[in-house]
Amino acid sequence: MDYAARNFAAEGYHTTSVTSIVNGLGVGKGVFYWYFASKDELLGEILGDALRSMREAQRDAIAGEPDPARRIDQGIRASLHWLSENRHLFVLMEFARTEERFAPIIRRGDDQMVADALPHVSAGITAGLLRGEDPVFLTMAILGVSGHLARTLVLEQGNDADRVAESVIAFCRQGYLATGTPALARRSA
Amino acid sequence: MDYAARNFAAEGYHTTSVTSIVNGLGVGKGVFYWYFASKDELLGEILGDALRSMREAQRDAIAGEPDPARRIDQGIRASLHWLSENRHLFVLMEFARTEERFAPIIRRGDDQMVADALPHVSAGITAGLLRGEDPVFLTMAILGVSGHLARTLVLEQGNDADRVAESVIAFCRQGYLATGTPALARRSA
Amino acid sequence: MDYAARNFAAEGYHTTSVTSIVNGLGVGKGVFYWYFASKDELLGEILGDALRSMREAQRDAIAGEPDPARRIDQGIRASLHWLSENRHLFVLMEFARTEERFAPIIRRGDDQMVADALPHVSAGITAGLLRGEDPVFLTMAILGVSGHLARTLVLEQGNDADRVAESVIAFCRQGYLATGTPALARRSA
Amino acid sequence: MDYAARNFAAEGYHTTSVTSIVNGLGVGKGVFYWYFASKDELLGEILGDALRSMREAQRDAIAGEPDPARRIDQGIRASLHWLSENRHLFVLMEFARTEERFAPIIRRGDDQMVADALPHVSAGITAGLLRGEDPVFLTMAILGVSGHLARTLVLEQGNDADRVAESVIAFCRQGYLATGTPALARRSA
DNA sequence: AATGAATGAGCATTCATTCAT
DNA sequence: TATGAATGAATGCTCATTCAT
Repeated sequence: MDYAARNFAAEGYHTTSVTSIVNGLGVGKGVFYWYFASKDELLGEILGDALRSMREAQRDAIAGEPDPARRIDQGIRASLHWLSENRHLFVLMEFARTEERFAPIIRRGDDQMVADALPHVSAGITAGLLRGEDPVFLTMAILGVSGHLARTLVLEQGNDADRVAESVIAFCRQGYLATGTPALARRSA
Repeated sequence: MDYAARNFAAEGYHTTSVTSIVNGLGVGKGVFYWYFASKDELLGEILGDALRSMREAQRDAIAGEPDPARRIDQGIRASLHWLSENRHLFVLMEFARTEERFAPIIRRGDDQMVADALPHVSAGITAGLLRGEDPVFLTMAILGVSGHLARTLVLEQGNDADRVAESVIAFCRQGYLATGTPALARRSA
Repeated sequence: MDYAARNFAAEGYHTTSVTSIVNGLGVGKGVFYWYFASKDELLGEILGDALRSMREAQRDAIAGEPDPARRIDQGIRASLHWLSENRHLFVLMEFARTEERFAPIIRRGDDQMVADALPHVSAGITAGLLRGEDPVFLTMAILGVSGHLARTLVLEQGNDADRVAESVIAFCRQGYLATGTPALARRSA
Repeated sequence: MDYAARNFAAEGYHTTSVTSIVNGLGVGKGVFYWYFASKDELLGEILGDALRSMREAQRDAIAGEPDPARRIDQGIRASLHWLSENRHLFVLMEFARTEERFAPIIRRGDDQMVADALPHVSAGITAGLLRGEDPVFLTMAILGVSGHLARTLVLEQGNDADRVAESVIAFCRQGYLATGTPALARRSA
């Protein structure tokens, strides 16, 4: 699975044939179909494992942290870290999103991640630490910044994951406005 | 190109055959290869056009706005709007990222978008309106939130693009901390 | 279709690959799937044509013969003749009978043949020429002798079709009892 | 062998895999190849047994019957009965006929059956009971009617084997001509 | 005797691409 | 310009058979 995942990520799922996987592994083609019903199923299992692994990394990272805002920070750090260590799986997730037969797996994973992070955001709001608007939106926004910057700054440009994590945390906490600047009036009525 | 782009987005690039495209268009296969050297080249042109179109939408949106922070807001609104109107192209861009032969096109587009937005962020910093840290990072963070929330909230969950844009703007401006909350000390090891 | 039919008959349907057919014909593999949706469909069309051709041969043979008994004789002659000229198609029909996905085609053909011959048998009965028991049974019995002896005597042992036809006709007319022998009493009560 | 034979008949020989047989039997694949050198050999043994069993049924049926014509009748009854009780084996025989590697087994069986029945037909002719033409032809004709009507009327249409046997006997004895009708002159060119 | 993981040749089918018309 | 028949390499998958245990 690991070998296949890395090849799928490097060459593209459709571009990587079952033949090339088993050849690269030095095994017969039959053994592939002994363990997996189909190429699609293999990708499904890779994605399922990846999502599970990522979730566990986040869970472990925030365990024992009492401050909800800090729990969020730890979650961001854990995400960036996991993503940088498993860049091939991240690439695969992005691909899966684009094919209707795999997209549900990812959407379920997204929902799960939001559901995991939501209690902490909500707790932060209750504690008066976070802006009390839509907690679901807030959660998604945090995940969005983390994911995008993991891809561009860490995976594509090779920046250090921990460094980027701190910047992401700072951005999520304060936004881009200079401290002390009064929030500008909304544009719309 | 439009017909092909919509089919690629709906069925997947690899899943959509040249035959199905020309049949759907009621033309022969020869005419396809008269205009495009290959299926890959077609996708390349679709992506190039898409990137250009998105860039123009952003350029138009911020023209004539003197306030750099407001220019950023307008850019966010334009991005969300364009993405919601061209969801098939957005899906295609996400796919292109996952195959090494198309990824450079997208990476160039990403760079371009950062380059386009950077002057406004820098101007905002100079004017003392934005936090003076890394302007490139700030730009990428803004693009990341926009892109991710466009996909999840607008494309997948069908929320209104303008509504989401305002939330994105608010998040980018202020982050998630409750106003008045002093920034927590970094967690540093 | 003719080349494929002969190969299917000689080597067996499953044993003959699409590759071997197109290679034997000196064409590319794509051309096969341009004309036939699948290997199964090809066999279906071969069988349909064969059934149609056989039926026509019988129809032509009995046209213009006023005596119903003689029409039956002519039908037998035509069947034996067609079968001897199209032994490969006969073999294919026998095979088709043994696979559930092709069997319906043959069963329909059988029904059709019975339906074609039935009026003549019935007319013979009405005219007092044929034994008045079950006309459907009589029809099937005639077809059974013809088919079996075509296979064993003509196809397998190479006897002359016309000669065999005359013997089949004689058997069907009179049975095996010596002329003048009184019919033996039935065994059961 | 019985389980395999029934599956081969129901699903087709090529369509039934060795895996599905051993799984259905709850044994490992090794045990299959311990008892049979190959899948083909298994079918060969099934066919051999089937032919032997059918032959025995016929031999038993005619034992002790002094009248040669009645021996033939009993043989017909026994054939129909055996075929209706072993329809899966009959289907398998029909299939085997269509593949060159199995056909010899069936042809040998056919020859055997003719050889078994021939003495009785010959005896009938000698006794003046049967028409004195070609005894081999007469034998084959009888077998042909029996086999064909077993398949269509008994196996396919579900009629009672004993009932069909009586009709077959009647047809074989007298043919289709109404009793008393003078044999029509041959049509000869 | 028995297991079942492993093999790999072989199969039906697809599809980007070409080119005679 | 345009057609669509033709090509054939490549793909996902099957399955009879082997063999270490």
